[in-house]
Amino acid sequence: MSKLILIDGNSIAYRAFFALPLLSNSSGLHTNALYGFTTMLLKLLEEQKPTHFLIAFDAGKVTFRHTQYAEYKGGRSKTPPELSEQFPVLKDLIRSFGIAQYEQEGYEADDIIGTLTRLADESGDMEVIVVSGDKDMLQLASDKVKIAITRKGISEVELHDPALIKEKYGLVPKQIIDLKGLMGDTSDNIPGIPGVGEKTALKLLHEYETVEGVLSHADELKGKMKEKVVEHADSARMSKELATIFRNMPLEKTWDELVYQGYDGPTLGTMFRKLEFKSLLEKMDFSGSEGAGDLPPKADIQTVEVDDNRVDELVAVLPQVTALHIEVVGDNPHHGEIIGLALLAGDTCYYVPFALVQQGEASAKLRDWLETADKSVAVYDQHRAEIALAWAGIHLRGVSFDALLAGYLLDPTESALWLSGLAAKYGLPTLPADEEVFGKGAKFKVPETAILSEHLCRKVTAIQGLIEPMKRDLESNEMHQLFYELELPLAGVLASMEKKGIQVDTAALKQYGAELGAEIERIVNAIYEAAGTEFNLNSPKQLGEILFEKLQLPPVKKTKTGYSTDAEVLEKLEPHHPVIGHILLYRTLAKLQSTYVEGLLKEVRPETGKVHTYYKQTIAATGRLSSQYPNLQNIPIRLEEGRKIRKVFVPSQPGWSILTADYSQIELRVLAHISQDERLMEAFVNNMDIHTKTAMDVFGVAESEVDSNMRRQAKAVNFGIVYGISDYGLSQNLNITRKDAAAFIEQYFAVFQGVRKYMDDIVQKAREDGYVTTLLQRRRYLPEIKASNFNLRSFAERTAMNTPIQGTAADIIKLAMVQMDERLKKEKLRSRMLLQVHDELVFEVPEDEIETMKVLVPQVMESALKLDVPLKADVDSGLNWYEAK
DNA sequence: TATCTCACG
DNA sequence: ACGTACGTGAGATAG
Repeated sequence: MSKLILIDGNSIAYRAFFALPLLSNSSGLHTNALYGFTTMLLKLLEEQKPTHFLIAFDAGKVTFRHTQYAEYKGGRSKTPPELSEQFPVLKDLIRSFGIAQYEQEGYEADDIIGTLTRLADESGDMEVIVVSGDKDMLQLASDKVKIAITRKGISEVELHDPALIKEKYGLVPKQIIDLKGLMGDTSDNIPGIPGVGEKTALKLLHEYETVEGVLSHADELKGKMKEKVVEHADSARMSKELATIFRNMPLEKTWDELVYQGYDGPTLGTMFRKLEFKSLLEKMDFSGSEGAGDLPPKADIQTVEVDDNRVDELVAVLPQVTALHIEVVGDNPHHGEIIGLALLAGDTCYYVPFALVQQGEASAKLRDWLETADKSVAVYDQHRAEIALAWAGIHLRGVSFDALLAGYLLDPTESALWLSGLAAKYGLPTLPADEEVFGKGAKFKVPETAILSEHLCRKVTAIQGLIEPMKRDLESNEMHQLFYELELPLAGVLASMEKKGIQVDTAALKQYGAELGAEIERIVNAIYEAAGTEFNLNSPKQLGEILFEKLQLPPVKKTKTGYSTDAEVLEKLEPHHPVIGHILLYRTLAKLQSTYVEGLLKEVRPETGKVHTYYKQTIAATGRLSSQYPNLQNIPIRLEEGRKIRKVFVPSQPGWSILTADYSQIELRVLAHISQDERLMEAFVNNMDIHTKTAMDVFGVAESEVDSNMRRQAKAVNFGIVYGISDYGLSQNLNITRKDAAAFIEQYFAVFQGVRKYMDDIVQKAREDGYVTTLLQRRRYLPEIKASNFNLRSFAERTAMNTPIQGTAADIIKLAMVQMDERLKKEKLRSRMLLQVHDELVFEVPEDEIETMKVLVPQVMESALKLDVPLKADVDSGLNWYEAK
């Protein structure tokens, strides 16, 4: 009996590339997608021992019927993979495995698989396993054909035979087509019958067997269901047809060509080295291949579960501890529960339940040890651990290395900075993802002690294993100083700001909410009246129908799913109908109410009336911080109505004040410094209004001739410059034609020639190096700068221009924060730093320190980093955040 | 969970 | 011809 493995290449490649977080190696290849594919192949070869093997692709193109690829174009959470450039590598990989590949003009992978499985069914001496991510394939199952459907990306498969399909769905394989016919499949653009999901479809099929059966018995159905079935009968028939896999294509391959003879070790080894699959290279030992990885020997780690009786044993080895892991559950460490600690000393890992740390005299020494600065331990995510420990009254100190922070600096766009991901990247022993051990989200569960201690010990061992290689990488990227003198100390500064929190006047906030509520109600009624009907104003879909169908207003632009109703569109429609103004006002007020009144109130601690934001130090690709739970970096200010919210942020003690200090034009000053543009530098050296100065130079007029419109346009150009200018972007912003925008830009560059040179040079440099850096050597890789796709490449070019500017500004304020923290301590001031908003710092200060702080804060901020132009910080204070403007 | 919208620098 | 300004987080809807 022969055994054939048939892989649906398009569906599996789709899952490998899109369902996983994206990792790239040094050549910009998405290694984890390729790695996933590789481990799947290895597993199949080992477990199934196939005699025949084929991977089928859609003909001649990398197309997925799924919509996700298009979404990457506009997505901002992940960098779009240049799949067309990755795909050939995937094919090379398959070739180095010695596996046959097949595509045929005019046919899809489905058709190839459908036809081959039919032939196998007919011949009777060929057993087939079809591997796909697509449940459609289940229709092909038979005595001879089993269908493996991937789960969790592609790391696991579930093998379906007709019996399992019967068990799961109560259907025979052929009825899968009928199932799709009734329920449809959005990802495949199969409509089915609207409103019929899997549950209903199965019920109908159990009763009537096929789509035709259901349709001919439609009169037996009841109510809504009957209407839908009758109305969409044609859609159901067509959907069934679409879901049916074609099984009769003319095949140009013979069985002989599918015979699998195994892979050639050296060939596969070379491929793995190219892809930097270090752990696989080590594990598989390709004889005849050269240059095995330089991985540290795997230490055999002993696990000790510490209980009351064994605390002394642990205390005795504390001086030898080199790595520490503190497991904090949940997304928000301010609410986080610590479930356990793992300490690594030599080749022994000690697991300590956190309850043991919190109470009892025996563990007082352990607490002292956590708090002593006189130690040097490595951790993963010091910031998070420090917050959680602070709430338990323990002040963590003595952290000398943080694997998360190091991973972020080495690649700030990396989304897989999980410890398990870092371990894999550095070829350390595989580590289960936290999700696998704990579950995720609300379903979070603490596993039994044996499993927990084992997992935490694996983690702390991984941390230990990461120290040396990551330090080497930081060193070779010249990010040593950035790491040790800026980011690592900053983690502690952030933790103390967050733990301190900021006081919220909840009574005033509720009062404001009540006023908003009354006004919103009035407006909603006015809108319903004008529209002649009630509808859900918060639904863009319903609003779109009212505006563009009922009221017949002209659609301005479309979104992927329908009419756009955003503020830009509504402003254009405002003259056409009086209701539009009301809707815009409603939007403003509703945002204030839901996000800033209700949302903020949910985050206030009832015991103290404070909110404690959580700054994430390892998210933003440019080096900025981000703020969550609540986000205090987007509190309204531009419109007076929203700005009032700032009145509820007050000092935590009577008689104190809120003091704010913000950098003036920090990004343009940074640009002046790095571009060394003469005119730009001159403007800042002479402390001129930069937008006025730009207007003077671009329009060639005297200062007295610059009107407000010229200044506004100059300001937009300056923003554009910082963002990585494009004529299209500027034209949108200024509402002018693209041609005029292009002329503006050209005029700007004619005057600010140093800026033009910087923009050209930085893009060129990014092309050569593959990355750009900030003044402090923070690095961002831009693999897509070489993409052939215009959009991807243009995006990378703008990023190359913007990141050094935005990133250096981030470096500077971070430096100021660390220095400010030191100064407050050194000068023994009672004032406290509370918030950072990208170019602004917020403090609370006692009355008698206001004058001191008004001098000290700007002084520290302005001298944080010496540039060739002066830095300027404006300071103000008041009874609340609103007054301190 | 994806999409749209909108708040900030 | 391509069709976006750079960087974030959060709330509501809809499927």
